[in-house]
Amino acid sequence: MLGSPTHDRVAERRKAARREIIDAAWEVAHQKGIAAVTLKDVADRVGMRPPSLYSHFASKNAIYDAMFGQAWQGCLDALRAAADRGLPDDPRVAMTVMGRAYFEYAVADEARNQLMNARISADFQPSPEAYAPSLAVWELSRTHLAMIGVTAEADLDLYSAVVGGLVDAQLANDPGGERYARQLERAIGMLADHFGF
Amino acid sequence: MLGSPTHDRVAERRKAARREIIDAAWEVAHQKGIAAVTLKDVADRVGMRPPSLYSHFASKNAIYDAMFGQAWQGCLDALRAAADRGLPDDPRVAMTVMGRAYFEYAVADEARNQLMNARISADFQPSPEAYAPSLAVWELSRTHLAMIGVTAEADLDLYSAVVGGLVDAQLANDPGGERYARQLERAIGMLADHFGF
DNA sequence: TAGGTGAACCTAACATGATTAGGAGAATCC
DNA sequence: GGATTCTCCTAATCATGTTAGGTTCACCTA
Repeated sequence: MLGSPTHDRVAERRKAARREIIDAAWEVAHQKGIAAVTLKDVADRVGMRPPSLYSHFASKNAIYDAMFGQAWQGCLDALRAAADRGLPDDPRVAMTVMGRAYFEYAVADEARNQLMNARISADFQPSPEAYAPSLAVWELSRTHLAMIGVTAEADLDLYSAVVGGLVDAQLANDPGGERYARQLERAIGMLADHFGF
Repeated sequence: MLGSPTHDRVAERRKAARREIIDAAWEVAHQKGIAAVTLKDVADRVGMRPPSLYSHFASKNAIYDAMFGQAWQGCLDALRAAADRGLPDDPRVAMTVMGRAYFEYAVADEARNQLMNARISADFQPSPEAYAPSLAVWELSRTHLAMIGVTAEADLDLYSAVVGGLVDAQLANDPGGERYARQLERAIGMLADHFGF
């Protein structure tokens, strides 16, 4: 039975329903902010009643969890795409490319960024599965920095905190603007000097 | 009548009640997290029923608002205290003192920090009055940086974003630890180099 | 000092939002 | 074709913020 054509069809329908719910939740998040998403909003958009969502997700936080995983997976994809486009030989430029890829992904969608930092509700904690791509982003950053000779854990800490701080500042103080994009370039230049290349 | 001894007594009682409520809210925030504070929790602690809190605050967000103002006022006081202790002549050291004062205040209390960044609920927006000390902190930073020759707005942006990023990283990745305190020193050293002293 | 006034608290009720219980109808399996 | 399962439904529950309306008591005023 499992693996049968019918089972496949059922599984596909389930998957499609989950995806539809998640997409609806993103829409609401973009319109009203991630923390203001309500099961009624989501249910309305997919043509269901709120309790029916529980046929597809164990709870509201389970929906957040799926979104969280998607958000970080997208970030991972963006970083990989940037790297695949070819990291320049000059370590300064390579660091700029990486930093900018993260910054731009994070800054492009405030709701998504709040979700990625789990700034949603008091009780939301991402599951290990959803958390995996987030760890992968960290690992990828570690790898890329190592490729240009930065291997100390403390250096990765510093780099991440600086880039993260600029993302937050951009979203908090100049949402939709460009004010901190220039500061990002400067910051990465500083880090490059500090790391000695 | 207004300004009479009786009126004073009444006003004092009102003020005391407000303070008691705010203190209770801080207790709850420290125990359960700022976003999990409930009017019932607060009311229980001050020996009231939840609706009675509305005799002293217009809404739950009004309580948050008062807490927000307190938190930033405390930050302002901490920065002033650090400056009054005497900012060193060496601009590098002066910048370190300022940065460390902010970092330590912010990192000392996670609930308070979340509040200061208004990462509470979807609809909380601080009132102008509560926001004033936050602006004063920004102004004070501007003044201090100017005293050591850093006057460009972009430089203040960069400095604030970096320090803020380290605070967030500390609270997110090593709450209660020391991991990012060292990175703060390094970061300020980098900024000093970059600013050219 | 008795009556009026307002402040501060109460209980009851309401609105919203997450969640659970339990059932109906259709798709799927044997 | 009948049993089973899946998916959705309605109804109800619980938590929380908030409003309505009443009671008590301190305090002012005549």
